[in-house]
Amino acid sequence: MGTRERRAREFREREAYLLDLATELLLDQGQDAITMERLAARGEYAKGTLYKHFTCREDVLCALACRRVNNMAAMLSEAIRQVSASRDRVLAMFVAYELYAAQHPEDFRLTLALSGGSLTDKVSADHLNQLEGARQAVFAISKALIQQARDDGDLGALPVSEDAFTFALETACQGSYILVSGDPELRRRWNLPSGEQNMHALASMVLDGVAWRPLSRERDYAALAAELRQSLAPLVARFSMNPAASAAE
Amino acid sequence: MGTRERRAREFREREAYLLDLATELLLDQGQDAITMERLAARGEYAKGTLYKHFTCREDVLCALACRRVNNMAAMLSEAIRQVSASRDRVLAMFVAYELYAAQHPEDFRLTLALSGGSLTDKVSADHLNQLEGARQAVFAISKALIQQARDDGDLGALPVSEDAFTFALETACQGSYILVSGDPELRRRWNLPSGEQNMHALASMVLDGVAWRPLSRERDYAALAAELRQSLAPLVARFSMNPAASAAE
DNA sequence: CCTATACTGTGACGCACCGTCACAAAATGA
DNA sequence: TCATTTTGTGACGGTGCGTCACAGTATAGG
Repeated sequence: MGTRERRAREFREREAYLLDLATELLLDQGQDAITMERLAARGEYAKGTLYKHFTCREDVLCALACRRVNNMAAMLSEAIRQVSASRDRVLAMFVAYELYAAQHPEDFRLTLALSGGSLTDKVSADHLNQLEGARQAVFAISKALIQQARDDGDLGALPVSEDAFTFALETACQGSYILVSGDPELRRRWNLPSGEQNMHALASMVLDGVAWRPLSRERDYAALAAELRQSLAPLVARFSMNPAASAAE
Repeated sequence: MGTRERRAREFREREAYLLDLATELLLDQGQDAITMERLAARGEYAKGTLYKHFTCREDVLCALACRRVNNMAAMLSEAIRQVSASRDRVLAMFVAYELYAAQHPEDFRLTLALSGGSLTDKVSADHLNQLEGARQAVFAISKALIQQARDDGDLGALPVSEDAFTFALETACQGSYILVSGDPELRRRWNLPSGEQNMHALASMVLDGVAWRPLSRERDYAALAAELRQSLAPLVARFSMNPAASAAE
């Protein structure tokens, strides 16, 4: 009989259940509320059982972050499909980021918390790899866009390697949202008009800088951004609803 | 008799002493080692006394971060004085950032930890304001450079407000270093050549994008960056030596 | 159906840390 | 000298982590 398989399945299901619980706590009271103690108290399993799944508290956060990042990657993949030109897609990505960041500051703060301490020590290799994979998935989206741009002839030679460009673009973008999510005051103190219109403005500058066509003087990206903000809203909302998705199967 | 003044002075000195202690712990064993317990055990004062100075653990980190950020701001101010053209100075700033980030990942991780949870709740208003001031000092450097560029005629109209540009430039830069400091693996995984040459390459793209003269095709910024890396090294090293400075008087 | 064996789940335990508070010690100045 | 104010203390109640010896339960062989 398939005892082994059933057991393995049950194990995965329980892990998913525990992560659902953690998600609840995250949305409810912030990441500090995600504690082994509470997870055991609120859930159907005792502390000892939790440690069958996770090596430590950070491991829970890691697994949770993995889900969230996968969710975001999936959202971004869909978002860029709303338009077709390579540079339009970059803008779509940025706008989607903006909307998502506005709705899920906790996600960015979670990433942030995990970047802080060196995880490698305590976290299970498995969860760490999964998180790594999820992060790569996000980077991969940028990379694919750059390649599309090259294929479509929208982008000539870059002053740096393609990887370096991908890396720089992504870290700058993520980093900014992390900072802004971490300190909501930042935006206000710099009296930024309507908040959302800044990161993609910076992106426009970069893209103009590397001559990613059509340049911003050849096309009204501000208008496109406004449109995208409208059209992407439901998509982002959809990916907000089921935080439990992805990373499951 | 000047009892009041003496008391006030002693109070400040004790706070400085405690922060020195915390710095030691930070450099020794990382920020997680900074704990009220240890501070009391290693230092000359009991826990109760610590709470006369700091409202909570985060408050200590906050005060510590304030010092470090002030230190970095001072370093950056000197760094940009090594050259005189506005765009050269931006490059100097980026290179100085890079060198500093390489030598003080803990500083960035500290910032990161503080950005995570909302501090406003527990931290003393005093320390929070000081940290705020320190952060503004860093932003102010960028802002001054932009103004210099405008005055010198190196920079025309921007597609966004000056503040927004300052903000975007700084957050992108800081955010990237934060990410990279947080996860040293990132760089390796993206096999970035010699690591340091990437952020300022991105910056070059942005600056070209907004037509900050001289453009990168009119001047060899890679060579300048290499030079600056040499000439700024001792400066950065100097600011590394006395982590106890600034924020004192 | 029964029992030996493996696997699953538990929560009490030791430890580290937080932040508080009633009190001890010391400094002040009348 | 001594009353009063200021400064400093560490024991205490809590919360949370991660462990481990053990109780409970399923599985498979006889």
